[in-house]
Amino acid sequence: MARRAGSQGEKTEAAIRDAALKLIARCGYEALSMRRLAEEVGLGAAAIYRYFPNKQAILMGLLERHMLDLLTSWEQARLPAARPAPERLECFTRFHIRHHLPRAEGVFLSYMELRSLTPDNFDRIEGLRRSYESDLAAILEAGRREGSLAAPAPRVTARAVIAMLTGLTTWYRKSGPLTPSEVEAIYWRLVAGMVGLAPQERASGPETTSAPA
Amino acid sequence: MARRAGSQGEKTEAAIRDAALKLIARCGYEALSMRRLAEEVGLGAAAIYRYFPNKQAILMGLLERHMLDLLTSWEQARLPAARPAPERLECFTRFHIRHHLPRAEGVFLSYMELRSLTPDNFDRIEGLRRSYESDLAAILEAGRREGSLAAPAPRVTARAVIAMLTGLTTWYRKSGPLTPSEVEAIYWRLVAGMVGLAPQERASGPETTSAPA
Amino acid sequence: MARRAGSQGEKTEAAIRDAALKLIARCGYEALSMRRLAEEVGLGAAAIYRYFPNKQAILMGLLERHMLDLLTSWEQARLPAARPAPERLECFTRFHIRHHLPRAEGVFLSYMELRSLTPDNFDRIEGLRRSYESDLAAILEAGRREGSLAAPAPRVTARAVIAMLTGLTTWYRKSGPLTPSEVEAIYWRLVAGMVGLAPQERASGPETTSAPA
Amino acid sequence: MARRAGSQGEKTEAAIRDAALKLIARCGYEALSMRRLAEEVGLGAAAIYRYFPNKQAILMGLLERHMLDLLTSWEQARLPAARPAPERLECFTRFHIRHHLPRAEGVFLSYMELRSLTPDNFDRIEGLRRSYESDLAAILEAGRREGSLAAPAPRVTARAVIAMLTGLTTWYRKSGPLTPSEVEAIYWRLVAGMVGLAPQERASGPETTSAPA
DNA sequence: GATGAATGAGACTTCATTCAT
DNA sequence: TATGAATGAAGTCTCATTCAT
Repeated sequence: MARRAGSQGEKTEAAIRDAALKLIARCGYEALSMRRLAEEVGLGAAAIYRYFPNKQAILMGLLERHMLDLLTSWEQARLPAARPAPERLECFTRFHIRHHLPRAEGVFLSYMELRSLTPDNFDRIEGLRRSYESDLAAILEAGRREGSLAAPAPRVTARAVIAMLTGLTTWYRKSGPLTPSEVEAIYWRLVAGMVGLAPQERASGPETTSAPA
Repeated sequence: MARRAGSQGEKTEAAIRDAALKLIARCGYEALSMRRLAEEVGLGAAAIYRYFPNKQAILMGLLERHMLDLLTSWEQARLPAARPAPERLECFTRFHIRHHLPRAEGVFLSYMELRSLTPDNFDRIEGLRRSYESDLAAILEAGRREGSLAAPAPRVTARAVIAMLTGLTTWYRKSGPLTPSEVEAIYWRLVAGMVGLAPQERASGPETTSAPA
Repeated sequence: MARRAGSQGEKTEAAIRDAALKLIARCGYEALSMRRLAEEVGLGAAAIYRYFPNKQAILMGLLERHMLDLLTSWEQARLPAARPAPERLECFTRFHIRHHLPRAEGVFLSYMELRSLTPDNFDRIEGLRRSYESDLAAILEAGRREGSLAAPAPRVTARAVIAMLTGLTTWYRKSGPLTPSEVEAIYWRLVAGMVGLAPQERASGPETTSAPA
Repeated sequence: MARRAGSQGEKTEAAIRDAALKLIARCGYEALSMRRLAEEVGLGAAAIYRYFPNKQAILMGLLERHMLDLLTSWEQARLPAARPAPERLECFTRFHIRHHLPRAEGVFLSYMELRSLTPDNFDRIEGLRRSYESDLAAILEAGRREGSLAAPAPRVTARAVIAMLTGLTTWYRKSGPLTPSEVEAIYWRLVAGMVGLAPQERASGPETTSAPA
């Protein structure tokens, strides 16, 4: 064979993806030129087309990976439906933060560049997103049936929670004053309050700490 | 002899602004071409340059107006610092929703197109935004001092609240099942929960209704 | 108004068309670059797009004009169906040569660049061409019915005649030894022979001369 | 150890040539990409450069072969100069058709892609073509001297005959209503007429049939 | 107050070609 | 014998912008 299978090429493809994520997050899909992207990877612009058929495919690849990654991880992290809704909600909250915090660029893309997608691609990503959102809504609805959660209008609350949690990635910096685990605690307290959980019900596991300013 | 001063020209300028807001919201600043914009207004592309020196100025004008409009309105709507924090928080919440709901496009721009701004312009807008955010943080801090609100980490909570409220414009449709006033009630309940207000403390004014699903 | 109506713009459009005809004839549609074309007209490449939406439209415009021009002229030159077929055939022959000789480049394009057309465009041009060919076939068939012409397989002969006459533009040069009118005479003699007209029947009008080598 | 010398490689080279002929005929030299060609043969693009130094060489190879093939076959088929000109002309006509009919793609290339040749290459091919044309002209001139043929302006007639005969490949389809032998008969009748051969003089050999419509 | 004509830069993309393996 | 990776040039086309009218 010509070269160690998959060695060089796959590395290049990954490098392109990484650079694209960084650059699109920084300046936007439309504003990113293929030449600029190639330069970041240390290639001629033409080389990119060995790995992606066009610019849109790069964006779509990024967003699709982001969503599939999210759904896969959530599948493994979620608590079974038999568990009490408050526990499931806390699990969701902490998972969401833990998953998103180190993926700020991907999150950003997922919100900002949806409109740069082809209609077909948009529908696909939108479907994935909705499926995630529905999982949260289902927890809130279960809690309401059990009488353990008092979320007003579960679907609305679900969106509100996700918007709030995701907004986190907009400003959180690892170098700031808060550790991820402190952030997790703060946000869980906020979410708990939103669904009517009394303070003492919120305590759980060792991660819950009193939040500093 | 000429037309009534300011008559024709100002109308055209407003038309450009309106069209720009609509089109940038729909497809993004980078993706909007001056020719497309001009066409929407029924002008030749060159005519726009009578009203704006360049494309960036259009965007900046839109964002600046949006923020100044927000700050001005808030100045008039806010309760004096002497009033109890929970009331001031409710006032903020309801104001924010009431102000943003009919301005979905402007809100969208303010979040999505910050990165399309020149550094100078970005700083100016960012400053305005921060000033608004600080007002909310100040209320939460006051509540904490008073002992009337239990927001964890006020600055964090302020951001969380704003992210949540603003996210509303992403999905809310006037034609949907919820009236603006119902939405206001739901979100106020959520915010109240976040800062530890007990259910009975939340009731206020005639707009508070029990939320439908 | 801004400028004398239609003055500058139309002149430019015509110049583009002329240059395109010349250059495509010389080096082929695929091999012609928009930049090269623009340069020939003394414009920047972008200016061309004010007049033609894309490269294909330039080619199509050229071919369509060529065919419509041909059909219009033929409509005026043709003899009425009541006249004897030999006369009508001679009319066709002389018309074809007279029309094509000064349009060598257009003829060339019409034969060589059909394959560069979009399927839609191809169909349209092909239809026009077939209509012209059919007129000749109709003359040959009329002659066969009358007994005045003995063309074997009229449709085949029609194609053969047209191929022969059109081939003329490939090599004929005004600066060569033959005048157009001599060429006309020679080709008419050839065509007459093809359909079995005896030498004495061929004489007609003052243009028929004995051809030099 | 390696394969039987000349085995694999020659087959591949022939495959490339075949594919090139087909594809260039279909879409043109400029429009054919090396990658597309390689794909048709089932190779990587780089592999072609083992067999041809560059794209131009492929085209030149095709055209040169076509012409040499024609000249060689003609050398064998031609009648000696001692034979009467009408017989030699019929021989030429029938040979030309018989040779070209099954080589429509090569003929097409020879006419359409001359302009894609390098000047050097063009001159060489043009020379070969002229040599073939001259053979026909020589026959016509001999006939004129003998008094057996009355072609007006032999060189002109030679070109006219060749254009007419070659045009055949443009529309003839094996699946159509005419057999090659019928086509041959029709065209020979046409050529005979062009040079003033009376009907009874044209009959010759078993292939001459009366032509169907 | 507005436009038609034009431009130079730069967008995405494809091409023929090379070279190490 | 063939390929995978890469490149530099060039392709078509769009863009924000200018300026005489």
